Amino acid sequence: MFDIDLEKGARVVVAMSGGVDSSVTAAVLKAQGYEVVGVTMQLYDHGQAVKRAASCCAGRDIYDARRVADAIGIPHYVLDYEGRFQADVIDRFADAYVQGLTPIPCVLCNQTVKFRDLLGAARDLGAAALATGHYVRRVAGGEGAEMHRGVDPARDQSYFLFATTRDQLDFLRFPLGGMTSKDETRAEAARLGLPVASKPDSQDICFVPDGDYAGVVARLRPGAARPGDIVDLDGRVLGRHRGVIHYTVGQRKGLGIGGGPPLYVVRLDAAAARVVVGPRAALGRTELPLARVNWLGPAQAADDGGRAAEGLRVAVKVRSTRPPAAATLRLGADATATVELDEPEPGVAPGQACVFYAGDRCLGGGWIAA
RNA sequence: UGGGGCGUAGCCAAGUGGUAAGGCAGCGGUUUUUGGUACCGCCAUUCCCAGGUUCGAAUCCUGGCGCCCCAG
Repeated sequence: MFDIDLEKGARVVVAMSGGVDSSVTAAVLKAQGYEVVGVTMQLYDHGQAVKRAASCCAGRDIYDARRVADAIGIPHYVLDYEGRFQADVIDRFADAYVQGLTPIPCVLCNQTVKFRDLLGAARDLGAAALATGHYVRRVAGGEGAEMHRGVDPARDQSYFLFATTRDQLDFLRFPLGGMTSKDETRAEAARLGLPVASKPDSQDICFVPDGDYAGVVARLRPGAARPGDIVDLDGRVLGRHRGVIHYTVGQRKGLGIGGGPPLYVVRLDAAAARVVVGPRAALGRTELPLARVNWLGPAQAADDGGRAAEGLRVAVKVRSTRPPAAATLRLGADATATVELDEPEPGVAPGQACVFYAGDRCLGGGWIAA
């Protein structure tokens, strides 16, 4: 348990968010005899993000990380990545919504600030690895490190890490990938005497703690929330909306249209400021065009089946909490791909990720382009 | 201003003498390290208005008012 396949005594940087998972990560590695250095990224100023932080705030999380570091006896540094986080995560998040897409800020953050900038800083610190509290497993394979799902399928976070490059994966370690439940992690935290053992799970988008993501977008992109028509599949106007940034494909609540069967957002047309709605049956999709695909599977497989007409038989997740669904993957040029699902999946939103699996192994994934 | 129909919550709608179904929307909660979905709970002391009949009316009668259709 917690084995990270590194020589004892090696220097390991742990990304500490102040939460339970990363705190346990740091503590167990320290206990195993690694030279652990705790690093916390300062990403945003909650004083601006929310007027009145009710339960959590960045300052509080940084303070918690510091307390844990002190408790387990490791050095702890806070790195100011506010500017990068703003540009690489928050701004892109806002732009995506304005375009009628549904972004995944957590993936953007992993791709940029966490696994590019923080990982680079870890290398600069002379570390042999960067460890995080993600629930995924790094498994040594013939072609280098492989990414596998966390043991607990309910906690598996591979969906959010599909864009991790082989190079990054090589340097990363995920000691909690073998945990069978969050309770087990909490028990471990308690056993280690960590002050955050019973801290509530974080949820929602970290820089939108009050849950009003549309408010953040509206603040960042004033005037972008153009009101428009809500239309059915035939173009009939059923009502008005306050702007496409308030909706995502598959969404039911918030349309305000009663009288008939429930309606769901089927498509967003940002250019025309239209929200297209239809019955639940209209949500099912089987053909998904992907862009910016990151392939983490066997190199040969990509060539053999991935680029051939018959394609590769894989399982895919279109959302992190959904069970993998059978599909055929065909890789194209310029990091594009097409996924053909055996059965229609509801609520497939452009801007979200489609992640590939072969059993427990994550083969990478791509961004849903349309 | 001849004939017919209708008026129940924001919307659709059941209920034709026995003390207001259901669906949609909305609100609240649970689930969820993205947006959602799903699930659970709440949501008309009152049935266009005013009289009347009745032990008892949304349901019957009378008179208004408002819509709709046909005929002009």
